[in-house]
Amino acid sequence: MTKTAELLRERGLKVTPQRMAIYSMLYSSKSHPSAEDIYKTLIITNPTISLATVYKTLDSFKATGLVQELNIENGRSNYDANIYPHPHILCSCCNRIYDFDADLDDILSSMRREISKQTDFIINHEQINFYGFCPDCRKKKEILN
Amino acid sequence: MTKTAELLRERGLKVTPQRMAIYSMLYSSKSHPSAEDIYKTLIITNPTISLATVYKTLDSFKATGLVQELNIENGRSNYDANIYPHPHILCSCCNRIYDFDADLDDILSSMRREISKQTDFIINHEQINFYGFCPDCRKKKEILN
DNA sequence: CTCTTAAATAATAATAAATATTATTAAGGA
DNA sequence: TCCTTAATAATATTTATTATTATTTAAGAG
Repeated sequence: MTKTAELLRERGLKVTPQRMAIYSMLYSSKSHPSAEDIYKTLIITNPTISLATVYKTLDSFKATGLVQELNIENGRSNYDANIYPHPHILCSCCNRIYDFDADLDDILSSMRREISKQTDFIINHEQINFYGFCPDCRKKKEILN
Repeated sequence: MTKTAELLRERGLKVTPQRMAIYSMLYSSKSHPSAEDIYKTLIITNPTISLATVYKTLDSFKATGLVQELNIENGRSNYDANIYPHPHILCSCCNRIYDFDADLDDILSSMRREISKQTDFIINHEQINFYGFCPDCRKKKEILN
């Protein structure tokens, strides 16, 4: 049994070709695709897959902790098979979303602690998003000037 | 001339009753309302205001830096007349959005610096959102058990 | 291996948030 | 006060997501 199938089974999810395809794509992707992105990619290899299935599958993955839903772009969700909480950076020009390596774990956990103390919230998770212009887009802009 | 009217004029925006009402409401609010929230509140006192106007107005406020658009809840935007970048915390139960007082400016600016160095992005702004359960909702849940 | 059944899927319709269009209205300078 | 241009209200449209339903399929039982 493949690793993906095993993962699904561990969470009590039936193993279907659609779920395998969606999880594999997400797992191997660095681009934090939206449901639409996933659908458009998979429709090529799985011509009968439906967008509703992509949404439902992402919901069940989310519910069982296989993926996290990101709140980076407004009006749509992006998905990440890296469930470890980590910050993102989005280019306001090309809209690409990147991870980065800076280790902010200590900072974030101390922020959590401090905020929790102050607000008396029990914090589940966070979304830390930076927005700016990526090197590529800056270069392009330079050329145009 | 009122302070709000002056603010609008400073940004080159015509002063209209709708804009005055929207800005005043946002400015005096701590709840980070959505466009819909704003519309529902203002329709009571301004019976002819339209939702499209609320959206257009928020866009022009955003474009001129009078308000910031927040990415906290998925599927909708929230607005804040406090344009200074600051983190938020949302209760996953009642969906209320709070500010808090912890001074994270130093942490955030060092994060920016570090991330900018590492990714070569020019960072404009960030959205720092924490999610969890507020004291009120925890208390309610306790009572139910 | 086949049968059974509950769950998953595809197709479609419906909803919600936001944007676009357009005719009308009003702000604010001449 | 009048004129021009931008803002507004009403409406239609688009986009993202969720709901509905009939059909199909995974996978456990026999």
